Amino acid sequence: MPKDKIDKLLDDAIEGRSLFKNREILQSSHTPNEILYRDDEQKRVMQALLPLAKRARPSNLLAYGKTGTGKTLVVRDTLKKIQEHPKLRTFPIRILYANAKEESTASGLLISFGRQLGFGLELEEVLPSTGLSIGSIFNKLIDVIKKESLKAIFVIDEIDDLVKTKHTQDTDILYLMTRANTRTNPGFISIIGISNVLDFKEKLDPRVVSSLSEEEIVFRPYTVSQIQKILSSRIKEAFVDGIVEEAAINLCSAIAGQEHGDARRAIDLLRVAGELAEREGSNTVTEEHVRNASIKMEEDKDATSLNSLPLHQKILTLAVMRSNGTTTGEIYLVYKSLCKTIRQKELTQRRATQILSELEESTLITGKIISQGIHGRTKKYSTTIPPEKIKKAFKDDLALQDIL
DNA sequence: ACTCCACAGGAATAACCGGGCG
DNA sequence: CGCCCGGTTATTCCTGTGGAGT
Repeated sequence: MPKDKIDKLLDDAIEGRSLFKNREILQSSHTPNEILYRDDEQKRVMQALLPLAKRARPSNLLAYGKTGTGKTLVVRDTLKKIQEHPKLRTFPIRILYANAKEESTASGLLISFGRQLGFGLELEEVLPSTGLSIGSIFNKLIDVIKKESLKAIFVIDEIDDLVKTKHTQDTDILYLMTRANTRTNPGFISIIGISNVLDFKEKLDPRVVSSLSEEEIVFRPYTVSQIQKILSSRIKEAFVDGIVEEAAINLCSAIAGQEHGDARRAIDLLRVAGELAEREGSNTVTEEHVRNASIKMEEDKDATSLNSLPLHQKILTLAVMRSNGTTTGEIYLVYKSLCKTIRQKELTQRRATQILSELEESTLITGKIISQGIHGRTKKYSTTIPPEKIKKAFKDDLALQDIL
């Protein structure tokens, strides 16, 4: 970076000059004043919840749609509107929100709900103090709802996460929740599930499906031109006027539209591009900044996911890298020898193949099944990331030192 | 048409891990 | 502390399979 640029950076920082007017606007947690292009969805969510206006229990609701289509935003916003409506003040509705992916386990989810219920509630002893089985936590929840005659809306974000791991009948909290209403009178619960995965219903217990999706709303992806408009409206608030070039906006929308209409990705991209531009002392955000931002985000993502891998998945990625494009058997051999030099106990081949397909699912490596006739049927794997990037990501892992 | 390789990947089960208790 | 629970990882055992070679 040339010296004058550095000086400029300092000057700008001192004088508080910045490309950004309000950075927060581009944070994914930010709720815009006006939600664009989701009128239909908002209307339908509102309609589904309308029984609340009559003080009755609304149907359970399932909101589908890919990431960045505004599901969470619309649901939360609609609930807030209902809750804050002056005429409904006397009809207290409890809204409990949790994200299944963040809570990561079923009991974590329930405990989170429990805490939210306990909050502002007088009966302290019924609070989250239970570290007991899922069933008993759940029973406590139901007890409180019944006793206090609560009208509770459970919002479960990324609900598809709950279906991934297998459950027995009494640990499947969706099963429990969907049939709990017989036990909550005069209170009630209804569930709003939010899912990114469109076919997640198929993995669900059929008894749960019918009651969980009494109402269903699909969120369509945004079109490229809608994303452009959304970006423009955020830019107006977030950036100093006229700083973001038209071409940059277009590229952001195009990239986000390529996968599916993911508004969040577009906004993230814009923010990173803005930071990049600011850092290099440019006074506009250009197409080039967006392109670099896209590359940077992609690389960061790979690096962090490589870094956070457990030891044996790392060794296996190295094994795949070393024996690029070969069969499971050979990869396993390489893996075993790597383990030996590192003095780590090697895992079974069964486990290794399982890890390989996990790595494949996270797109760090790719594999395809091939049949070699008399030489059997196997899978060939190769890495999707250049070797030096992998090495770079692993280089400060002490356990891996001896195998570079 | 039949065989048989080199695995894929399902099912059951064991071993281990960590938070929240008493 | 030791224990229970629910999860998560690994192991063990297994059945299934596309196609080159015969």
